[in-house]
Amino acid sequence: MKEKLLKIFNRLLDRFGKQHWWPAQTRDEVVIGAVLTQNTAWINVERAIENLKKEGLITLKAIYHCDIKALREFIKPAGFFNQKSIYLKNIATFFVKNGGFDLLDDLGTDELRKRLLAVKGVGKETADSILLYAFKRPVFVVDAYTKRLVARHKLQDKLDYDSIQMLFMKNLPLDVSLFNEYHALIVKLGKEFCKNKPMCKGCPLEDLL
DNA sequence: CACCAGGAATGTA
DNA sequence: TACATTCATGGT
Repeated sequence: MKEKLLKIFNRLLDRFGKQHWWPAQTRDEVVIGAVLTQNTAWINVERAIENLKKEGLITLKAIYHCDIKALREFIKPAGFFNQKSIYLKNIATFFVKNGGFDLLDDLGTDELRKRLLAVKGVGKETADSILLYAFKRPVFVVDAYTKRLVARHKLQDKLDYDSIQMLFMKNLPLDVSLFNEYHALIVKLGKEFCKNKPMCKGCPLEDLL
């Protein structure tokens, strides 16, 4: 399995090249984007982030202090704005009350993940995205595309989040750069080839089925 | 027009 | 524990 996962990774990297994730300029922006992109096309998240930047609300501290009603309007393009405005307030409050990255950086990955998951609006994928892309911790992010990949290629039967995450983390070196690129490439693959039913025609993994 | 996108919370059995 | 429902804009 180790060889298989590496083969898939190399195949994707060879075809698509480095993805340079996370597409954000600051750590705060990674956290904000992680919440905004929940079940939402990234193009719409970009519009919301653009609005926040224009309003000077692209930092967690600023979001913590801003009017939630105004925040709700700015993030509308990203959808689910009623919930996400609350979620952003929650995660912003979490960072402010915990001393921001300066103090959180000293926590162990397990403890940090546990605390992130305690924030209402932060589920496993969002927490792991923040851990990997904002905290640079070796955590594998599992998303809808990853589940499709595992299912389609029959890498294993169980398709729940924890099982799939373990599949990758127990069969690959715990390397931040590797996990960063692997997840980004899987998303790239999904966007390019697995949108509809007519599975992968020209897909770089076509011969591995 | 239907369907989906880089999910999570809540309710039900 | 395991599903079903709800949330919402914008592209295809």
